[in-house]
Amino acid sequence: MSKEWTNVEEILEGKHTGSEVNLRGWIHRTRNIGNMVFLNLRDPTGVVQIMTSKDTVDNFSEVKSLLIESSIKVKGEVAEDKRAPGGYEIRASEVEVVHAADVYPIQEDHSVEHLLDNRHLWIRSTKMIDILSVRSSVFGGIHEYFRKEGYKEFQSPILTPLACEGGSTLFPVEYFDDKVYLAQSWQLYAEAAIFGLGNIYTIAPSFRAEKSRTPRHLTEYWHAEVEGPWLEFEALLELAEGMVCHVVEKVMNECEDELKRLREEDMSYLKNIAPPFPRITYQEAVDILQKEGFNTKYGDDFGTPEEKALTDMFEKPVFVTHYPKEIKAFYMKRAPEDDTKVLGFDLMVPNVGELIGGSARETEIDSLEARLKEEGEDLSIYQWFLDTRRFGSVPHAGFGLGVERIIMWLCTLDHIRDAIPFPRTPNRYRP
RNA sequence: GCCGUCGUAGCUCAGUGGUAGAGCACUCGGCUGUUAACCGAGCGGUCGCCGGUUCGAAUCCGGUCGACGGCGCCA
Repeated sequence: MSKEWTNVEEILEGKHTGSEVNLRGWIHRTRNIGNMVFLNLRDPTGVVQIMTSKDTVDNFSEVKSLLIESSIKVKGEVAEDKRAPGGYEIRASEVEVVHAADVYPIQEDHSVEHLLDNRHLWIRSTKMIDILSVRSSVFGGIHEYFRKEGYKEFQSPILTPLACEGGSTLFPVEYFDDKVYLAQSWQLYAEAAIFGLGNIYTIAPSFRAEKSRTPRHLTEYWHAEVEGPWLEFEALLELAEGMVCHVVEKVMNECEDELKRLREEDMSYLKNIAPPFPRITYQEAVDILQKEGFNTKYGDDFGTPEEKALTDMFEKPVFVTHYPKEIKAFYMKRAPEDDTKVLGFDLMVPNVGELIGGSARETEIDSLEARLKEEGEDLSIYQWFLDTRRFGSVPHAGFGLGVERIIMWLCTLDHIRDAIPFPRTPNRYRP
């Protein structure tokens, strides 16, 4: 007795023309011509026009009164018709009202603020459906790539006593009579786990309590991280490059239509993404910037204008390596040929800036302790971590990717909050 | 943390010292091929909040709260 349900996509592909189908979904828009009503029906696969008239459906007056976002089931014949948006329409014989919606708060005119206040409804919009479809594909692509490369998935705690990269950027959480923090990285736990598991990765939420007011920061974001024993710096770059290329390929396969809509048909940039990515050193980047007229000095970290200038010069993501150790984290390994620099890299892309940050890890315990003291950290809570340098320490490396940032880059979003369904920023944690 | 912009109808906005406006949404009426349908009517307000100047404040001044945008910090 179960009914066969057709989705909108198949109708727009012409698979059911001339036959009777059953559809279910939400009313995207209505046009009322008196004795005829046109409904645009949305389901997760698309939007199609439904034609109803007082002569063809019994409950015409009920249909006429429906407001947008009402949920309905429709039975009718599929017709090819140039007058219909998309070229096909359903000539309804039955319309069952599942739920007649209240007045919908989102209209044609809307501000950023209103859409964020009504985020739970805005995620029904075509744009958000497209982005969230890409997002699903990106997560799938990351898992797929690391598993294909033999990496195991490893989870670290979200509640942690560790500061990791400066205590002011952590969200404190009451832990009975103590205070712990929401994790801002998986890395330190991962460095302990590689001695047993070998190559590992994760995709997990990370939290930053920085009041960053930019289009590239969230306080809660999804962090894809990887760590491997014996992994050397050059192999680390290749791993990052391979992951980005795999994700691009996967998303182009699974979400071509979504990407075309989001990128306004400009697919040539993404089609060009293949190894190898250009690699420049920090020193070379400074030289390039100075030649471009920036008064960047050796030892300065790059700001937004510098990152934009650099990324716009390349057709692909660009690796910047060998930063001075002063502007990078305590755990990065110094370069063997020049110990004022670290074996660390940033992978930078247009519109976003830093997409991935990674490094070979410092293995010498004295150096780590010294750097932690400089940062004012309490060494006692790091003793377990320092054990990774006491019991069979090995060279190792890893990187971290901001998942929303790769989504922002792929979809050419102008703000990272649209890369996640319910964004958390310094000023906003509702809905 | 710093700098800037904006808070007026459910939504988007106009109104810069003298009785609070428009478009959309919604309700009612009309229309059998609409494409953000159209036409007519109706409904709709503590002008963010507190104080000050003034005969009179949405409008000028001070404060405050909120949102958004830019820089810094980062993934």
